[in-house]
Amino acid sequence: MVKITFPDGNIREYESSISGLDIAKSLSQKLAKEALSITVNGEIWDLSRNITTDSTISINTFDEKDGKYAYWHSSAHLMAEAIESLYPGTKFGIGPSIENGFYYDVDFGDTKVTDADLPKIEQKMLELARKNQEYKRREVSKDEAMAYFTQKGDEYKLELISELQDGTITFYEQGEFTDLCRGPHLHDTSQIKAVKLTSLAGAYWRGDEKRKQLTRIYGITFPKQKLLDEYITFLEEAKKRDHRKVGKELELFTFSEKVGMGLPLWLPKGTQLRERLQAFLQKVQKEYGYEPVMTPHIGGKELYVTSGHYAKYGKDSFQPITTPNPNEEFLLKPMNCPHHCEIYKFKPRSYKDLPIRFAEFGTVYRYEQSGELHGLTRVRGFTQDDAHIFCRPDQLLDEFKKVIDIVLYIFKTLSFDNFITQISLRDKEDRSKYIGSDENWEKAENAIIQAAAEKGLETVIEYGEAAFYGPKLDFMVRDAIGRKWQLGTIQVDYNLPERFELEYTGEDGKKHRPIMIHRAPFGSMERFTAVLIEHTGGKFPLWLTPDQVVVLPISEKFQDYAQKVSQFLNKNDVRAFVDERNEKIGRKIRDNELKRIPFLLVVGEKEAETNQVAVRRQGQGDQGVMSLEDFTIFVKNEVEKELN
RNA sequence: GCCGGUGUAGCUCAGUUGGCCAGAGCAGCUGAUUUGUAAUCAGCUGGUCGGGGGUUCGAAUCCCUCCACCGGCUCCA
Repeated sequence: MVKITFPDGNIREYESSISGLDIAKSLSQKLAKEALSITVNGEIWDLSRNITTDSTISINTFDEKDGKYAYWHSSAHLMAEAIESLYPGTKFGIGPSIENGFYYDVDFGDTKVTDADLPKIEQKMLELARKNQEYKRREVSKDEAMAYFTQKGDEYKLELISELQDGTITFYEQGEFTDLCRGPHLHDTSQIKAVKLTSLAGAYWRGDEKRKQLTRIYGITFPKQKLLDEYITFLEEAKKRDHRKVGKELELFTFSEKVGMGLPLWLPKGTQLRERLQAFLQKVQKEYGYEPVMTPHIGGKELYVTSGHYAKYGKDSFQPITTPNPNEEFLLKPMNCPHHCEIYKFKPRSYKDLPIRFAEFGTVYRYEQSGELHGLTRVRGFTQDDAHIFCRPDQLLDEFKKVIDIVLYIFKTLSFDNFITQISLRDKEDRSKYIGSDENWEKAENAIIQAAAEKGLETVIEYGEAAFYGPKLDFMVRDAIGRKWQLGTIQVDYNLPERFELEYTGEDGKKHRPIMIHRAPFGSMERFTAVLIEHTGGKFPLWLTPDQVVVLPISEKFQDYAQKVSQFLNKNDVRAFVDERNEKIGRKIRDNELKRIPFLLVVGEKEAETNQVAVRRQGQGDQGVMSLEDFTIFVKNEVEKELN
């Protein structure tokens, strides 16, 4: 007998060696039909695999992450089977389940495959799925595994097998297709009802740009057509929030081929938005004891040789600027920190002066690879809301925690509640990518881990994501279609102070080395604005939006009153303007609603006579009539509430 | 940088297999209308069909090449 503990704590006994599917059947027919995988003691298993020891289990349907995992993984195999039958001789790399669907990296050899071929593969997948083929798990020896793929001529699978331990290798087979795979998989293909292959792209084998590029096909499948339709609708809705589209509609920013790719041009409305964001942060920083500084857009090459940036990024950057003097070279500033180090060195510093916090909205230029550019989220010229804190070792933890407070405050004010907090540490295997001593890295990494823990942050640790001079705490936010972007970042750095020979005189009269914290709560104004646009769909908070109120006169007769209303509002620090066009009121409402102006004031004869305004709130329709004074106070209160 | 796709007016898009001076809606301009809660009507302007080269009697359409953009990969101080 085996004791099975269910998620609700119930325990049932079964005859020994019972499969997940049988357990599901014992609970309900419906569950058995919908079950996709089973989690056994924290490990995801096939439903058909027998459980032989007492276990805690949960049965996963498509509603559970672990269910989707098996479902999409099996779908990847189904796609591979379809591809193999349509394109015999295709070699397969890896084909995992991902957050939304799955992909498979394949080598089609000399056959050229484009997205026009995807529907054909979809059809084949559905055809194969209808055969209700079972996914059969089989343990194989390493020799057997090697022999199979040698005969098949699939060098990718052979490479993967060569790295596995004998005795841990499993094959999965469904229909005509056999794959090296850890599993788990569905019981059979019958649950795969709706298929959409979404895109096709090149992907380097094992993520190594020096190796062969395979063809990656992305897809997603669902147990019901309706779910696929919903997913497609969701994607279409997400596209409407794309910051590149909204940025154009609301006239926030643009690009010009003549100016150069990845070099954004901020239009008047976008500039207003950005300046307001900057003013907001400046106010916060002032409260936290930051001092503004300014530095030029270029700096002598030696500055970056000293910092190590030149050695690390020099060849992939905008090339040095030369002058008539043959020995003189400048770099377009890729970072603000070296400049700030030089400001620190302006005069001798005492331990009493620390911490020193230099803040600058510093514009930097980086030669990002052309294929990497993306709207405002990845550009070649951008402005960091940068600051460098120079502090003593005993101040480090406290200073770091204060920066976390700033980031959290900003995210809260802008309603970014779905962010990921990531601790980015050194690569465990390859330390050659980093500068500085192990001892200092250790200290820096521990400081971040401790500060994050003391602040109660739920963090994920990523190895190999650190900057070359120090570890980071990164705040990541998703965009409209789920891509993750790093916004806020806080970094601990023992290395640049050393390279720039920064010092302060301690209580003991001796020279000591300060520690630097690099930090940018927004990250960059460009990327932050982009993510803000996608989160709000262009409906910015009232305090931030470029135009807060538009006054709509019913006809030209009431232009004068409309102007009076607008002037009154502006005098009282409410940003308003008049829609002076000779259009009907319906038209004016429609156009200004689409421009996401928070308040629309309709004014005609009645309002003009009584000094009132008919208020309409964006997306919420008519709100009734108010006196102009009351409305002004109301708007100001709303702004106050947002910024509390 | 690599793989795949796309590129027609300020914007959104027609223009199938090469064939009369390249079209529509919106925007813009002019005029009429003077409007009460999501598009008033009419007229006009606007395009070297991404750039360059080629094939052809003839190219937006076919070929080559470059550029930009889109989706990935790689990268991200």
